[in-house]
Amino acid sequence: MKTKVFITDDHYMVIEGIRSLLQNEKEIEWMGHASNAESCLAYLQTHQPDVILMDINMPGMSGIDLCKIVKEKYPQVFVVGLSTFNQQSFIHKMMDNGASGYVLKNATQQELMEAISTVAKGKTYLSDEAAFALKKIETPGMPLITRREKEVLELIAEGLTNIEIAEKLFISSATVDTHRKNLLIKFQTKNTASLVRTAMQLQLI
Amino acid sequence: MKTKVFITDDHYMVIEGIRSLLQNEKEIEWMGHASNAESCLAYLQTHQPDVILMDINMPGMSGIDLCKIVKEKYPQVFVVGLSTFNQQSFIHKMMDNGASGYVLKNATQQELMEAISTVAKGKTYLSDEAAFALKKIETPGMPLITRREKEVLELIAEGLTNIEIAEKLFISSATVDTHRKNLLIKFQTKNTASLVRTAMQLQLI
DNA sequence: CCGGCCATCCCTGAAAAATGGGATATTTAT
DNA sequence: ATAAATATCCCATTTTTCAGGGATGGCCGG
Repeated sequence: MKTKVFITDDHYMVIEGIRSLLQNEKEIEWMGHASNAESCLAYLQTHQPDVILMDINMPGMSGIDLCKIVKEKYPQVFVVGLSTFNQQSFIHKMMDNGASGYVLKNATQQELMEAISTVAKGKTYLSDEAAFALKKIETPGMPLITRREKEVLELIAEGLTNIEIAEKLFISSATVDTHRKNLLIKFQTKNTASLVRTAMQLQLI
Repeated sequence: MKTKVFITDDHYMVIEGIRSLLQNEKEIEWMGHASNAESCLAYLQTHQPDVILMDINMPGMSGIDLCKIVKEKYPQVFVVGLSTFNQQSFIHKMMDNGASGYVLKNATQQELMEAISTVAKGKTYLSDEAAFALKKIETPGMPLITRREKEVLELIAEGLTNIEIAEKLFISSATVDTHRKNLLIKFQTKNTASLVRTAMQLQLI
């Protein structure tokens, strides 16, 4: 029984790399790829892979959100998160959203195969680095911000005023103001400048 | 005459992807890879590729610094920068340090081949996205800021107000305000939030 | 020596953000 | 089911920023 594998990643070279790593594996059936969250969801309406390898950082909807949706709609599909070295901070979010495993993009073929076969059995696979990062992070540095707050944060960083943000998100500027206040509190910053700086340092933007 | 290609990237999957993309190309001789700057330099002591595909973001020495060293020691080697979508701000630094080309990691095989063959002839190749980003940055952007302006910029990013900055630098807050205004003009940003974001993206902070 | 750049200082008025309250519906989690 | 979290809205005051001006002395390179 082959394991049906699908991949969602916005980097063509990574897709190609994984395909190359898996193409000679007898236990793997390569189903194809999507380069963004929307394509992935569209694909899932008509196909059912066993395992999805999913990049965390994609333009548009992130892998973290995509993972959540996928697990809600298709709980039988196992998700393996993929990320680069300096995005380890998102590992726990990915796992919270139902991912079954996590490998870094510099994983070897052995690691990748082990991850796929492990999660295909319904178990959890974490690469050594990922497991390490999971332990290390979770410290107080990284504030837990809500989806909405993140949207607001990004628009603030783009230089929009509260009113412009309000128009963009179809909410009142007073609401934007509240989100902004909460962001300042959560990041323990005293104004917009340090808020943006801190958020960027934590790679949240 | 085959083009000898070497790659330096810390992501095994990207290496594998590129290898897969190039393996059937008759004009390409795959020399191997390094996963960090040090290995790359060690390799170059005994081998001479025509083209090095080089990731920008690597643990330890960055591709930007590596590029500089490589071009100083081996000016006949052509370097092609590789990066993801959200690192476009480093393109110009890479080009300043002697890179001959730049492609994003979601490039197609055609783009990659075109890049390699173009730079192997000593010409410059920029992917459309890279060229676009470069124009955007070089023309109005990458502001030349003075020492004092940079000091002020850093303190702004730390969240200090004009008055606090003034006290710290022993100048009047009106002066700080002028520096701030000039920074906004030079960065073509409309407020502090986008100023900080832009400055961080350009790694000026 | 002079012109340009830099750093410094000042003014004003409008716009926006920060601060610190309070309040309610909806979702999510336990 | 109930508590917690989230998203929403409102107000009033103070501080800060934004966007125009203009002005002075110092320093460096042509």
